[in-house]
Amino acid sequence: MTESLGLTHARWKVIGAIALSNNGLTVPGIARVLGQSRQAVQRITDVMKEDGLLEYRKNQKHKRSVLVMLSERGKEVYNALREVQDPWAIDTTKDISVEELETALRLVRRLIKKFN
Amino acid sequence: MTESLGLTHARWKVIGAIALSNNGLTVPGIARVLGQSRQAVQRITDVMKEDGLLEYRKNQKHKRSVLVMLSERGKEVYNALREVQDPWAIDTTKDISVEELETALRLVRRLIKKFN
DNA sequence: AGGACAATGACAACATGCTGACATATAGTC
DNA sequence: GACTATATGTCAGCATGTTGTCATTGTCCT
Repeated sequence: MTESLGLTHARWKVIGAIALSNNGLTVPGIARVLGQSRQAVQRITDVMKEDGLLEYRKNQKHKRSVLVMLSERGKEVYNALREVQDPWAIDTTKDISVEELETALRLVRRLIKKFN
Repeated sequence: MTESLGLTHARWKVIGAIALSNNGLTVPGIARVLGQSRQAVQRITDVMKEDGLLEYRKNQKHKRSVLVMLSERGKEVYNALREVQDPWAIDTTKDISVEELETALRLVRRLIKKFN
């Protein structure tokens, strides 16, 4: 799915995290949302900025730690992938009961919580 | 858990796959079990053989594709990690109902099957 | 037997992720 | 305000994984 838009799964994760925030996220902020190291995120955001998917904006709260935002193109890509992914997700789960899905989701969340 | 035994998660996966087989597996066989590329597995088994965790045995079925087996030390490591991991798994899930665990497992298997 | 197709080994380029280390910036405490 | 602890940017080394390519080996069909 990501391939058709010139994305990789790692870049999609970053775009998704930013899209769900309102006013942009710092690099370590994205890392916390994704549960990974800030260094890995930094590497990817730098490249994505070069590729025109992201923009950096001055952060009032921190002299060096910028806010990462979606560029116009980034937003387009986000919406384009949603239009592929959402129908896929619906189709994939259409013959599975909602209770089953919710039970599994509850379980996973519970385990994640325990591991924190 | 793997760290205390000088393992990484990738090596643990390989050891686990071989341990569950009876007479060893070829490198592409391990890759099929793990659902990843044979090249990645080959790289790891070569290093693990150097480290004395694995042994290569002649394969009657194929002139070049050897059978990968656990060495004595590999078996020891496997058992040692099991002794850490099994209690951990039991403890982690002890306050979760069996039905919930089984529902989630069924769902995951069903999705995996669908994606094949 | 012969020829086509699939499986395997080997090598390379690349993307992703982790940890460690060090310098700088922020925040909290006295 | 000064001191300490935490957060952040940056660089480096390493482990893992993918895809592509090409030569070699096995399989299967005729």
